[in-house]
Amino acid sequence: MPELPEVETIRRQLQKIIVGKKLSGKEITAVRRRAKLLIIDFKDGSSLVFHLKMSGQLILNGQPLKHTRKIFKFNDGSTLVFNDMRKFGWWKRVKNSQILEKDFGPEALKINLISLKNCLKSHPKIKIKQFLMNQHFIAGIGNIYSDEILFASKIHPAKQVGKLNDRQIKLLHQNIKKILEKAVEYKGSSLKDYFDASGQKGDYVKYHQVYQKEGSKCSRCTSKIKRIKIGGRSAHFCPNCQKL
DNA sequence: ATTCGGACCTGAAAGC
DNA sequence: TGCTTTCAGGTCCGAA
Repeated sequence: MPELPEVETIRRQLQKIIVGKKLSGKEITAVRRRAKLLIIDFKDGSSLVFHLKMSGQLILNGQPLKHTRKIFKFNDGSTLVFNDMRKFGWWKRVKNSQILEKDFGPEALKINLISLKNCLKSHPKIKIKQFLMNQHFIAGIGNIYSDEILFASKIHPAKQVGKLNDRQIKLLHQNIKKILEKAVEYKGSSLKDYFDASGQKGDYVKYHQVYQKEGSKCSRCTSKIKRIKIGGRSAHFCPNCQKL
């Protein structure tokens, strides 16, 4: 479920509340995010790492529900409740969170134009949507935001990376930042299962231009939004604004 | 090397 | 009204 904006929203909320508390005797020093991972750091250098996958939730002092998988208890009696209907999500303790670095490319909000260009150049055949969703190339983008970023950039999701021109790459780079930052500002997108750490929904859905809007009118022209399959995932786009 | 489908799970919504 | 199919914010694995 959650992509960068949703995990980042949870991170910011947890950071404010749980730093300084203790979990199984160990003091929490920071709450970080890497790609779609949420990482709770302890004073002894170890970390507790979460991946929420499709339906995971982390809710502060949440009520235990049918799909609650784990309740973490802090020393002051407050709790962090992990719910996950589909059971894809996971958590684990690691001695050193550095080991996670090998799995991910640059953070989507931090990548610079040059390294984006170089990375695109080294995978010319892949379709741009799949490129954006590949965490090894660029970290944090999933199915919602890849569609929204490509719509904003007027690039067809099935466009081969090697066929993008400099102007398109520059636009893409700008829109990755722009869309993700705005989505963080609105606390992410709640479609079904996503709630933030305070149990609230994210408001960014109302700014979606294409994601899950098949059949509705494009906001820039008169065409209807189409949905196709790319790499097993739904891709939503405007066939008029985003041509191959 | 890439690409594809399927696997992991549960449940809601749509289709017939 | 039911029964069946499709779909879902992710990622991993093995077979073409």
